[in-house]
Amino acid sequence: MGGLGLVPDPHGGRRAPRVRALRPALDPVGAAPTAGAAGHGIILGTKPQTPATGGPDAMPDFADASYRDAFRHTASHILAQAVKRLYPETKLAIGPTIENGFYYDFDHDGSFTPEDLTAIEAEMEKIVRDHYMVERFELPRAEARALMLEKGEPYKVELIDDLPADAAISFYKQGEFTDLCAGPHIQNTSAVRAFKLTSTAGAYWRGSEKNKMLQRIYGTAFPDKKQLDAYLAAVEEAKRRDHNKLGRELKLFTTVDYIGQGLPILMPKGAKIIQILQRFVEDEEERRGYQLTKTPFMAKSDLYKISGHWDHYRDGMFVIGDESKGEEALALRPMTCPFQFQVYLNESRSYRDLPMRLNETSTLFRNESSGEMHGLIRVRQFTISEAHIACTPDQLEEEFRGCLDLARFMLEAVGLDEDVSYRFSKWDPNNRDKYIGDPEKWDAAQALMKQILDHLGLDYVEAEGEAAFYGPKLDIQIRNVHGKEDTLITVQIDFQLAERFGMEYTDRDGTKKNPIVVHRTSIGCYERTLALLIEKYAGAFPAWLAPVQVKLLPIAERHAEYAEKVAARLREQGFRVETDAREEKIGKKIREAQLEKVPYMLVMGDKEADSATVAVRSRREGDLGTMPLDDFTDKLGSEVRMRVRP
RNA sequence: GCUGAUGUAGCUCAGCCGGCAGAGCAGCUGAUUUGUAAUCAGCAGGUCGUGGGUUCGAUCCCCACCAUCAGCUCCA
Repeated sequence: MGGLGLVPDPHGGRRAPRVRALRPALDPVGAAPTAGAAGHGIILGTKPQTPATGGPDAMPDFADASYRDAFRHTASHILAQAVKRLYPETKLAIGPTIENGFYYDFDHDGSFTPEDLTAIEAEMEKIVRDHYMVERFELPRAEARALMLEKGEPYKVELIDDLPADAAISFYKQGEFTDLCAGPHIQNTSAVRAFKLTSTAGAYWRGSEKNKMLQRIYGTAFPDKKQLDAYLAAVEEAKRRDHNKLGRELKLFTTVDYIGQGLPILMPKGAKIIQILQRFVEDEEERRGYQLTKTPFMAKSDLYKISGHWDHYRDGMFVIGDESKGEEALALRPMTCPFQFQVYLNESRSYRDLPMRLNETSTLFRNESSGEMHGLIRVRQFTISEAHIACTPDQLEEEFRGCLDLARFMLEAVGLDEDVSYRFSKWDPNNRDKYIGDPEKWDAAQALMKQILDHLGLDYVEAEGEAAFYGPKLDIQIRNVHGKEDTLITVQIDFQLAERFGMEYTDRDGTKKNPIVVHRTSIGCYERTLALLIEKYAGAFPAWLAPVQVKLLPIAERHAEYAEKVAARLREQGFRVETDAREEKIGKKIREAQLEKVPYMLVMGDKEADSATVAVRSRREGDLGTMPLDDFTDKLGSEVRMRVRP
């Protein structure tokens, strides 16, 4: 089932990085119109290059990412053109191509209703039918500005004013509609035969919450209806795999309005999976030289003042007590580091103690803003296997490598090793308030991290402004069913907190030094990992993770006793078993066990009871025939040991 | 926090222009004792998210709040 857990892109295109609002609209692509281009296969306004498809008359290849992007970029202009026709007072912002579609941001009074979208789609149909040629032209800055002022487009004027001095200022015109745009576009609106406006949303102008919120319309477009329908069907399929839906259906978790947002209840089956994962993680960490700690869930503000959380993370914390009223303030912990450092500080350390690897399965509390919560992916309380490694500079690379190796081992074990991407998260030097420490320390830590990443040969993207407040991170991200990426694992290098907490070691030469601290997680943000696993396996977990591994299905009431015996035998051997002893027909019991996604069903009637055997049914493969119970337990046992994927 | 949508039985969903709340599945009871994806019948189940307001009368209209979803911003 390739592309596990994704919205399949029907054209197998390389995925773009997660959308950043400002990205494509104004990348000046220093462009000249493709000379003599004819037909809508040609991309208009790209850097001179060999035609993607071999010649002006060749059919364009929608699988080609540059053509597809130009195609959808033109679709976004068709959208904007339709909106301007229907709502002339609307101001245009930006309208880039994104993965699987496009959007356009408008400054529009009120919002776009579903009826509005239908009307806009109808208008777009007309624009497509009218076969407008798309023309590109450039203007000097002053004229470009004048044109946009004349058209009453303040956002476009602002964009022009922010363009670098040497940028070509290009426009694209189709019919009566002209838009400031870097392109590229296809040459005729008629190619956009199949499209759909998929949703509306608010989005801040230029991605800053200080700015006005604009109305965004999302859509997607394809050369023909068949491809559009295939895409929409894939989106529907992804919804069926959504952990938030499946996880509730399978009774893994639930939420309760009057408990609050981001505070899921893990039901017995969900809790069981998390327990299995947690034991697996802790055992592996112990094998790799980590020592387990258990530290408090809250602390006085004093601790967070030392760590920097009080000044740089307070909005993210649940604080009890108000210092401004002279009360003692306590805060629930949003991270484990300042607590675990106390273990290091408990006695004086020497270089011989390093590296010191401390792990803890800790429950953390973060006061996420109210619009952020989502199923098990974004919650306010979660449990994570964190570790902090204190080491010397020469040990750092080795330790970092060890963290990455552990992360990969675990991802491979649970089956999340595909769909992984690496992000090197750096600080934003223009936003000093967010971070502790001076630029020299940041530069040093980031340079070192980059060097290590490059030594490891990782294929990563860099992200400015994504660092933790105390240091840069390597974020290991996993795509969910909807194609969105979430950080599951992070490895961070910290040059700062050891000094703040006075953590030292005596080196060989007798001098005191601060250790470097590596902060790392594993797959052990258990709620999020569970969410991703639900989506990965569509709820049908591998046997080693399945909350119920075997369902016993006695044919009739008289077989219940035999079923109980078999259940007891299986439980003795550590298997997770349920028995369906209802007075129902076997077909119904099987159907329900299948829907519960239990890996194995054991059907037992007179034949099996008489011969001490079981009729094995695999959820995936159906009836496997009758066999002695031991044969089945051998099979299941090895599947569990080997962590076989379904 | 911001924009928008949504909230009816445990679940999935009907419920017109304001006039006593409906189905299927699940549950319970009875019958059936069943051989690889749904046996039949009956019963029970709802302060229509919560709190205000308008109205003779509110699931329906208005306001606030809570929660969920799609995004934005933020983030494991």
